[in-house]
Amino acid sequence: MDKVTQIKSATLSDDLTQRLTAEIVEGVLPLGSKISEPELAKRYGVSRGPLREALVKLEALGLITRTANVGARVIDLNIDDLLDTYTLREAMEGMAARLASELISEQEVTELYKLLDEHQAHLDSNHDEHYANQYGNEDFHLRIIHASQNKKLIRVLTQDLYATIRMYRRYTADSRPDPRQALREHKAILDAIANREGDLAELLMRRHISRAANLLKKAMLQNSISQGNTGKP
Amino acid sequence: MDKVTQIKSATLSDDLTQRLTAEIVEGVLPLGSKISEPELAKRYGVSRGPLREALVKLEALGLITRTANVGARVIDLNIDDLLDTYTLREAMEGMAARLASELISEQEVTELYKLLDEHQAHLDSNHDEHYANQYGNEDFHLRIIHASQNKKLIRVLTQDLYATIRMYRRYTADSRPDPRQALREHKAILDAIANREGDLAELLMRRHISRAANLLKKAMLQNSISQGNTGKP
DNA sequence: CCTTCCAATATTGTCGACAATATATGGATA
DNA sequence: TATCCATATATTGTCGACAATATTGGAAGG
Repeated sequence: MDKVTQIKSATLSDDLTQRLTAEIVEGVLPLGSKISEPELAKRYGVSRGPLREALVKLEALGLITRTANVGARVIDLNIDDLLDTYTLREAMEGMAARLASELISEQEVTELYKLLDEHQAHLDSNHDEHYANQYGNEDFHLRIIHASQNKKLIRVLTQDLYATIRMYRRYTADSRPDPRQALREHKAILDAIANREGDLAELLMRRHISRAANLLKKAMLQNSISQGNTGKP
Repeated sequence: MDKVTQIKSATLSDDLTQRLTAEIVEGVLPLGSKISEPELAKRYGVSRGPLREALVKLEALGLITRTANVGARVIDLNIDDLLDTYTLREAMEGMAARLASELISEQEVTELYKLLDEHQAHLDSNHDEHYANQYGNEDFHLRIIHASQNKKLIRVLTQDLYATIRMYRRYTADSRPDPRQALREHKAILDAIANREGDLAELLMRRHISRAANLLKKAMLQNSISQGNTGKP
């Protein structure tokens, strides 16, 4: 998306939150870099009031850290945080799969099978593995999460955790789970949900996420991610 | 605590966040009531700037809802939200118990046994059941949560969920889990953790929380809680 | 009597300026 | 040369005022 695209929202603060989230996830604002309020306000052509409100939101999202009288910094990624995040995902998405087993409608199940078929077709036809790597993965997980119908769980997962996860994705682009293996696991999870086997669905979802975490861990250890860019030399 | 007590903090916004959180949890600001920025600012003797930042934080904590150009309202409790919260707790604290089984030190285990002994003594000596009802319960859970050493999990549980849980406590003061039964369950959980039986610890913690949720559900159904006070007649 | 529309009022959103605090600069001293 | 301290600079925190949007109240019409 074009960086200058006008985002129409009810309030400047909301716009800024969206834009800044995007810039952090995309790496425009480097990891660990200092955030200057006057500079950002000038860049976006707004005053510091709404900007500061946006920063408070970003802090709540876990994308920046703020220190009183000192200022804000983009978070710095490290392996421990990544593993913590995935462990939490394991617990929450495992529960989501269990709840989905009880609550999902037959129609939703049908749609999910269709979704997985599309992913299969995409994998078979597309040889650009790098792109294929992530195609549809998040889709599937988000559907399961929403099928849980637990508002609190949906909120924490989609707002708090997934923002962080997308950040890490930038830095672990290569060496990610084999998409065919992931698809197999998705099918197994969906089978369990369709059969209303909550225990099994939870177990499989946990293993699926745990496996991904292990691979990401290896990738990060190799790429030596946490080379904190302080924004100043 | 005295309402006029001066809370010294680095920033007005942080003060306000703490104070407003307390007022909401304590019911000074009634459930579902409208929050007037000018009124609150006047009451606390601050300008609307830091107050608005505090409101953004409270929204992130799930204690208020905000609508653009309309304003903020204290959340309105209802059974569904309560059950959602407890289901999420089940998943997260279950995982916390599992992690604690792997990571807790022998010293911490000893301290926890001591804590439970104190609770036992307190129950035996104190006939004021209403007060005994909650004594030490949160202590135990918070210790397990911290023993998980998972920063993300700790943050979501202690900041987001527990604020909500404390709110509900006000409205379910009577008819809560039998404290002796709760203590027995705590002991069983701690035994599992001490024996490094992660699976069992997770299972027991889940059941413990699930049981509490069922009791709260009954209590709320009787008390018919969600009689939304709109703040204006 | 109820509904619809419009004006008056109040509340929220945004801005620019000032105060308080932290950081950077530079000189003096060991 | 390195360290410490004082001053100067820049950044963050707070405020009061203005603009934009919602809400309220009453008048007009059915």
